[in-house]
Amino acid sequence: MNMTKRQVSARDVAELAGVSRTAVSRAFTPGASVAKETRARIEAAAEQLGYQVNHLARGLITSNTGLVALIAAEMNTPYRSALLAALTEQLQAAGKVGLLINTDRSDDSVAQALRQAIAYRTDAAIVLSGMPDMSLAETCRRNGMKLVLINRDEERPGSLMIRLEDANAGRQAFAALAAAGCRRIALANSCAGTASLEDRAAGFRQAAAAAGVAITEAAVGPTSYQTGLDLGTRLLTQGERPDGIFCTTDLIACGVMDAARTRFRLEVPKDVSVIGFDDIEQAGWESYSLTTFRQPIRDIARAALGALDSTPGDGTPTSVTLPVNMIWRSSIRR
Amino acid sequence: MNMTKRQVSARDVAELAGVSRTAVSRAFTPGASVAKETRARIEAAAEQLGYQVNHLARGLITSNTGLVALIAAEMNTPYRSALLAALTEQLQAAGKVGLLINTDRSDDSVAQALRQAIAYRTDAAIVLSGMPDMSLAETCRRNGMKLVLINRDEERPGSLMIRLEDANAGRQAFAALAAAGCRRIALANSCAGTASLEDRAAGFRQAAAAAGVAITEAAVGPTSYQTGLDLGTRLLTQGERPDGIFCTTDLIACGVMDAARTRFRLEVPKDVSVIGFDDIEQAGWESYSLTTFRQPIRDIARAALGALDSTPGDGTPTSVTLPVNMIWRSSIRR
DNA sequence: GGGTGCTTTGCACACCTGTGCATCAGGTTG
DNA sequence: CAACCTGATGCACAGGTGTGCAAAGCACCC
Repeated sequence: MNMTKRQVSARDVAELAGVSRTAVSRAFTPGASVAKETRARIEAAAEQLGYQVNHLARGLITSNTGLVALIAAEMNTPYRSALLAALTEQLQAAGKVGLLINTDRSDDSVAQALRQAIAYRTDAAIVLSGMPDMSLAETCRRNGMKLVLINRDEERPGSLMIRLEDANAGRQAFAALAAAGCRRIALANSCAGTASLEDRAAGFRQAAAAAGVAITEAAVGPTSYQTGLDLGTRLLTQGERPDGIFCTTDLIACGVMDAARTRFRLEVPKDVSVIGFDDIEQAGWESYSLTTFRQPIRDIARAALGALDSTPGDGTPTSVTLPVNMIWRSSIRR
Repeated sequence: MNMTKRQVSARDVAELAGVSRTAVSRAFTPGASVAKETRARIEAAAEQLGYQVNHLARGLITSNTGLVALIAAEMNTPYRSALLAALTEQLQAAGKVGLLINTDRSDDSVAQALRQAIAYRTDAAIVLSGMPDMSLAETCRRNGMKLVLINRDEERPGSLMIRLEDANAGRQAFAALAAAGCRRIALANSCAGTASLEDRAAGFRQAAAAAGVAITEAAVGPTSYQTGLDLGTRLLTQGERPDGIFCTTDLIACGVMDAARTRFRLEVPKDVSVIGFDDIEQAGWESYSLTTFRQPIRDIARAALGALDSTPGDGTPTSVTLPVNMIWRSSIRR
């Protein structure tokens, strides 16, 4: 049962190459002083034995594990999975690797996830969903773990927060619908209450108020396609049927469009114009061809990565706000 | 610069609780012998300091890190991201955590990914994309790392391979199209050449041959929506326009349907019936309502997890084949 | 030849934990 | 009272690595 599955270690390589273990360690440490010929012999021995430096032991010494926790819920959602793909790609390009922690199970599990991250002495944690307690954020800081929050609402001292110009996009969305000649304008939102969703809605409302236009609002359920179906059904059943709808998410927009077409025999954009947010891949599919706002996913990932190398407290920003670009397709008259 | 970011360790907890470090270790090891009152004092101290057992150091001793590498390319694809979500959820339920390795960059990067996994002394590696060299698989085995291959083509000694009844599904697809009264039946595939795709196509061809029916085939590009658009355009431009198409993937099916509707003004299923494979979320969206085969994602994850706890060589199966269920929607006449 | 500087190498320690072994207190049985 | 057992506790070692320090080798220059 207790089968001795000894891993191949630096000592084995040292014996085979006829050098000390220290030399092996130096051969795999960039910038260390090793004779060229010695390094060659060591590398040959390592290759022959299939040796890989044990990052766990290395992390024990340097307190720099190269691990970064990625904390996310609903990670099979198009937007989340695209962000995860960008993050892992850039992490690996920087020589690090992501520890993927799924927080779908319970609400408390963000705390659980951060504890896991601390247990593995992660260099940093990138939070895509949920919100850590203030005390837990402090615990992270005390353990030398950096914290990056993407689209969260509150700041945490000593952590980087990445946000988008959500309110601005909301204003642009209203302007676009108004310019398209829409008379009865509606806002479709989920009940998730995330900061980014609320800001988009707030910007939209603000622009409408500034233009002196009354809008219809509806909000139900989580942020999903099904919610979009429900919202579309509810909004389009009303007496004064909307002819322009801003959806705070592309998933919702797809649901709204399908409800309009399947259940009310309406055409987009002839009968109703729709605008979304995220620019998920399906927004570009020909069935939807959705006008939307593109999240700068690569820039988000880059900003998150940038926070990892900076030493905290030396004037690094505590918050970054990135712009979003409107992508014109054919779900709105122009 | 070299700020002394000492982590809080078991020694600190021991000092605060007034016990030896060994006692702290025992308090966090299930089944160890600790007095009830001592354990309470230790847990209080740990709570106060925000202490978490260092899994890296623990893994160094027990050679059981609790890390499992998840190796995937194109992880923002609906099917892949759903599988990743299921895998991480079940991993965490089993007290482990996934190390997500993205292999989009280059073809060689599966090898690179496995090296990373070895570097972190992963308990196992689950490969969703690409194929490891035979020699590298051997290296994994030598380092005591289990290997699980999902939908790969070749077996590797000492590793578990999880497959689906792809050929069977292909046969069912042909039968369904024939039963729907389709006369000109086509097969739309990508050029990826993955084993599972080829098996689906082979089963389809075999059933057609058995029925004495000639079919049209087309295959281009990678496995994507865009490829589906191209395939649909190509197939439907032909003189003998198909009225029934089996697509080896839902993404391709969505593209084919959009090509049929947008570019040829055809209706599905009146003018052309379409069958897909995977049952991605979009297949259930009302714009598509795609009849397809559901991958048993949770069962796949469960099978993969089951291989992690078994000691290798004690009669555990080297290959598992799971059934797929046809999901009837309205993209095919019935 | 002596002094100086540079490169290479090895020893020993540190990082944080699990665990075998020995010790010890305390209770039970004869 | 002696013998014995049980449960709790601590010592010391092991696991694989990075790195400061000292030593050694070597070239160079005056």
